[in-house]
Amino acid sequence: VNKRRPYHHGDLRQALLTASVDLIRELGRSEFTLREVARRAGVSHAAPYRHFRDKSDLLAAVAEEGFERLTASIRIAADRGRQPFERLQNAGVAYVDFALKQPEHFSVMFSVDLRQDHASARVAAERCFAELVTLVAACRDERPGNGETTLTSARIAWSQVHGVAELALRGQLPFSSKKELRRFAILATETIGRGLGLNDRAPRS
Amino acid sequence: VNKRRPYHHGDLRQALLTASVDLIRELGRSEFTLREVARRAGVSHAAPYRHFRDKSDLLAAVAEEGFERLTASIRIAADRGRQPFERLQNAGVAYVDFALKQPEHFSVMFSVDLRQDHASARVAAERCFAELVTLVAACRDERPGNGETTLTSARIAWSQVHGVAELALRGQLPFSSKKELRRFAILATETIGRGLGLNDRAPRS
DNA sequence: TGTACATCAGTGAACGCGCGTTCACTGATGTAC
DNA sequence: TGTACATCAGTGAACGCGCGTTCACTGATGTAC
Repeated sequence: VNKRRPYHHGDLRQALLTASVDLIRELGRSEFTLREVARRAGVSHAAPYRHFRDKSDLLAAVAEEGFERLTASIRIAADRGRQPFERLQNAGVAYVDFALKQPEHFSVMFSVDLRQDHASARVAAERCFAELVTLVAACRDERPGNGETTLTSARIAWSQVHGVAELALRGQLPFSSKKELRRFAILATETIGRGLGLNDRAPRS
Repeated sequence: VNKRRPYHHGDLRQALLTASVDLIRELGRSEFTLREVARRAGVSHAAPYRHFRDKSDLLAAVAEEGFERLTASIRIAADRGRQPFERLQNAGVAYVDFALKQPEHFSVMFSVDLRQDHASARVAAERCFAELVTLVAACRDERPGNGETTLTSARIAWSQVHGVAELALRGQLPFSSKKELRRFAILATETIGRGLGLNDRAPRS
């Protein structure tokens, strides 16, 4: 603990977010307490109330930050691909990657009830999904697809990668290394792309 | 509260499980407390310790019960189908149905860390997955599949329905009625079946 | 059928604890003149 | 450049609370003889 820290912290808000993520990583969502977060940020337990209305407001901010990072990860991954489906698939794999690399963010993103009160977190989530829709739409510009609307196709694809991410996080998929899991994610996205008629590569049959 | 209840409860263990599920439904996982469960079962707060080692032991029992019910639901749904893929698809839709009808069980099933200590819950989870594998295997007996092993295909299919269930539970899928969601689940399972080459119906393309 | 006794399944008081939140406060910072 | 003052971002004590768990106990039940 740095004793020379001045009375005013500088960027306590961000420090609290970072500390929250660390805390959740170490102890899990259910052990998350405001007082411990404050302790870790080297600040009195009342200080967070300068920056967040209450505990759930802080968690909503963590979720919002998480969605922003996820959106960025997806975008970067997609941009590494050339063909539309390759771009979509990269995004899907990035989604799973994100869940495993930042499980603490991921679990908060989908556990806080964003629909009430915390509008900015909800907006961040919607922006993230919009990214996925764009990638699906690009695939369908090239191929006719299989009859589902773009939106429906996107939701099905999202469900697929979300399921892989969730099960992997809960240890329900028997992969010991991230590499193995990544390979599985590639298989799963390929499969769903084939099912949706979005995959521009030849089916393997 | 029935005041004529005798000193010995009769089946306090089951009553505690039921009360736990009710409590989680009403207040959510994070508000779950042993004392409130005991209160609802009409019993002193120390009584549960006659039946469960501690709080997490009770939750593990809830999870175990949940997996048993899910297995039963899947089996019954599958048996309503004739063709192998129809049976698999029914099971997948039943999985999503279960998550929405018993969200309290579902959330506990995948939140308790089953891998340590609570072996019987883990076994129940494995039995449930085995059911799915059997259904996938039956599809592959009739068709060659697309090159993935049965186990891998089953995991991909499981991820799909699990993702649908999770997103629906979190309110991330914009379906207002169970009927709409059910239709979506049917689409999603059809899609993944097509992708896996398990679907014995003609592709819609 | 009766009785002694072990065992089982509850009770209720007590423990120590940390939590979220509020409050009056104070030190630091920024700004108007 | 200096000063008065408003505002901001912290502090630390205090609040009321319910939690999980333990403990010595007691009432009910089952069984051996």
